[in-house]
Amino acid sequence: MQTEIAERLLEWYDQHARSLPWRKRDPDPYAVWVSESMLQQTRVETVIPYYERWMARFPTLAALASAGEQDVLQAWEGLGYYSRARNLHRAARQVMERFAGRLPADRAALESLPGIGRYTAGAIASIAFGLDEPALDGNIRRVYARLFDVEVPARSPDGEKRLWDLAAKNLPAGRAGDFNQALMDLGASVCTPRSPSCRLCPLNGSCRAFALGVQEERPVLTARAPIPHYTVTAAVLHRNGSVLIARRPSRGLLGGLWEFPGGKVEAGETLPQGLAREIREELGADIEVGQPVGVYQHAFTHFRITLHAFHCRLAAGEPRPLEASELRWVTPADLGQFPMGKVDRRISKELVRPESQGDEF
DNA sequence: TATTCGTGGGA
DNA sequence: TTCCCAAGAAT
Repeated sequence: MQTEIAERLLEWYDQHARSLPWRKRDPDPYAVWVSESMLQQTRVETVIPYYERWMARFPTLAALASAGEQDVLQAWEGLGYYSRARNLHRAARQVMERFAGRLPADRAALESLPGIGRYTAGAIASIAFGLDEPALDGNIRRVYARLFDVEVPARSPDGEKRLWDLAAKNLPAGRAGDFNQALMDLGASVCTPRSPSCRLCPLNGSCRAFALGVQEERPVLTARAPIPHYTVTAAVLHRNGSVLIARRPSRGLLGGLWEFPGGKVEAGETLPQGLAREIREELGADIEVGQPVGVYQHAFTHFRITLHAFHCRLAAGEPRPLEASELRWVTPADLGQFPMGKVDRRISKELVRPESQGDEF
């Protein structure tokens, strides 16, 4: 049956649906999957240009599966949460093996793939395959917390269960994909986190929080942890017009991306304990720390850093050639080929500035 | 179950 | 400046 909420929301959606590149009459499941992966914790406006480039570069699931991981990470550079790209890539290869190259039209099967959790499985199932599956993202969570005045913290186990139950209970049969997307559009444009436009909301007559005047108090938030501050250094090691970069471990922070060698230090240190030793062991030469390139302050969601970058060079002598190593000598012109996080990309661009080239020291 | 994972934008 | 947080998932 169709609830009054669904009826009014779908009517609103017919008039106000945003036009987005991945929204089509007969959606390509792969395209929906790509968009949902990119949209995890990321705004629509940020995703659109990445989505367009991605679909031009990897037009099909098979094309993605046959691509190399470095190319995949390169296409993702700047979007953040890089495990999404690695999981998308891994999952594409699994789909080729396990599902004959076709994304399964089944919630549980979707959720068995890396990078597809409860939300994304519901979104793909409903949007791409027309199945009656609920989805609960940040927007929908907020809309339901207000509509039904959910007083428990939304991110608590109890709150999550209540909200998923609401998402399932209010789902209209037949148009679940439109309904889920309508809830997300409503949350993004009307039922916003702060100063919601309740006067324009098609559901204001059904909204308990609006009736009680507590829209801004819903959803109930939980306190967030204090943000640590780290001091980090990076070595810009020059030799014969090239610089040394290192590939980060494939898991964890910026996994699989390249960086200028360095890491966390105690305040006042120039290079991390161990880096000089690693360089010496890999290259057979001592590293000499020279002039600072710059100081970079960066605030991330969960931590802050102050990064000190230094021009460095090797002591006299011929360094060993690198083979099968996580280290590479790269010319400034080639640095763009290596996927990097924001901070290291910024440092790499400083290198190609005329006044920063050469081995001034 | 609580943490860990980026980046950019808005108030 | 500071805080929040945006189509979450993995561990």
